[in-house]
Amino acid sequence: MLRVSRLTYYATVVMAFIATHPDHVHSAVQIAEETRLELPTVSKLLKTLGHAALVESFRGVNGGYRLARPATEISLAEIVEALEGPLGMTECSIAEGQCDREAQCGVRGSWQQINHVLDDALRAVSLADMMKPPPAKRRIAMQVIESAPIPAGAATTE
Amino acid sequence: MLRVSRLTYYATVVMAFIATHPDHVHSAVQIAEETRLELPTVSKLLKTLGHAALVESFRGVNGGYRLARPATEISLAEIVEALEGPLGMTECSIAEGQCDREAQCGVRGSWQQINHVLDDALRAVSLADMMKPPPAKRRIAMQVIESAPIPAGAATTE
DNA sequence: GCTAATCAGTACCATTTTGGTCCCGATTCA
DNA sequence: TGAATCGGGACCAAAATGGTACTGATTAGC
Repeated sequence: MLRVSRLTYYATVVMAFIATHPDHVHSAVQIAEETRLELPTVSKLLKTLGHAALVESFRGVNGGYRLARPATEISLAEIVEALEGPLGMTECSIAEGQCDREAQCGVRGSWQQINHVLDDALRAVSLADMMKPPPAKRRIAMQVIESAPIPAGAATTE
Repeated sequence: MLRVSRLTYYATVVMAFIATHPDHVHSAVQIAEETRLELPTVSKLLKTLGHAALVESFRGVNGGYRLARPATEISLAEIVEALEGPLGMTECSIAEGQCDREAQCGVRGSWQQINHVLDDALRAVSLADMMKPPPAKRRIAMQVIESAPIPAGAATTE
């Protein structure tokens, strides 16, 4: 677990598709067909993405959706936030006082640190990045990230 | 959203408490009282942590729990994995083929990249780190992590 | 050996979240 | 006017989550 919801993942797929033809207005039906997702689901997603001002919508015949901004200026973080609300790994920022050792134990602080790293990572990826095929170029980016200061025995997952 | 479950958060609190007296064996009752969590919940958590070999358990009178390893050698990633299973932001590594554009769109790759960053961050924090109060020292650690190569226009939050 | 303290395993339940569907009203173009 | 679209909800089933209870096994001490 510790994963993003399925709808959030779908949203990235939908956004990536829309971004392939930035000038075109795509209907929900078309997007559903092209992404192989269910129409009602796609429709719901697009409404949500519209609220977050990530896509523009046009009603009526020949209506549909279009990116509200260039793909380079839309981050993965924005898409996630549109679907899941503000980022935050724990609720402990809200529910203080349930453990009166808050002052001494650094649990909360550590979680906030994790929050921060994740937030940065999500903001660093743009929709344009998500459209690129995942060949050599991405490899490099990943390796740089992997060389980040991992103190202890950091078993490289994957 | 996009958060760790409440139980996982509790687990970090419990582990941090146990770590305050590494040589002592704490009963579940005692841990529940000290952390202000419900006994059945704590009990369940401890079993899970035991299965993951993060704590040692002792039965019978004067039984209880103790860290299985020094706090410096237990990472936050291990605690999270013990509670939530293997890390992974999306299911898309499993459900391939639902979008036949996988080859072209880099959505999957981007998510994997995020996975990796999060994984590294969780592995970089040890239980010992979580016990320290969150003052200046932590700041430094955070800066190191943040200076990781965030490629594009990574708006530094906060 | 008996008894009490403690953990182990498992089953269970209530609530919330999630994913998904449907319907109807509003808008726009032809 | 009518067809194509989006907008806004309501709604539902299934799954995850958090929490509880019960019963059995183990151990220390009397």
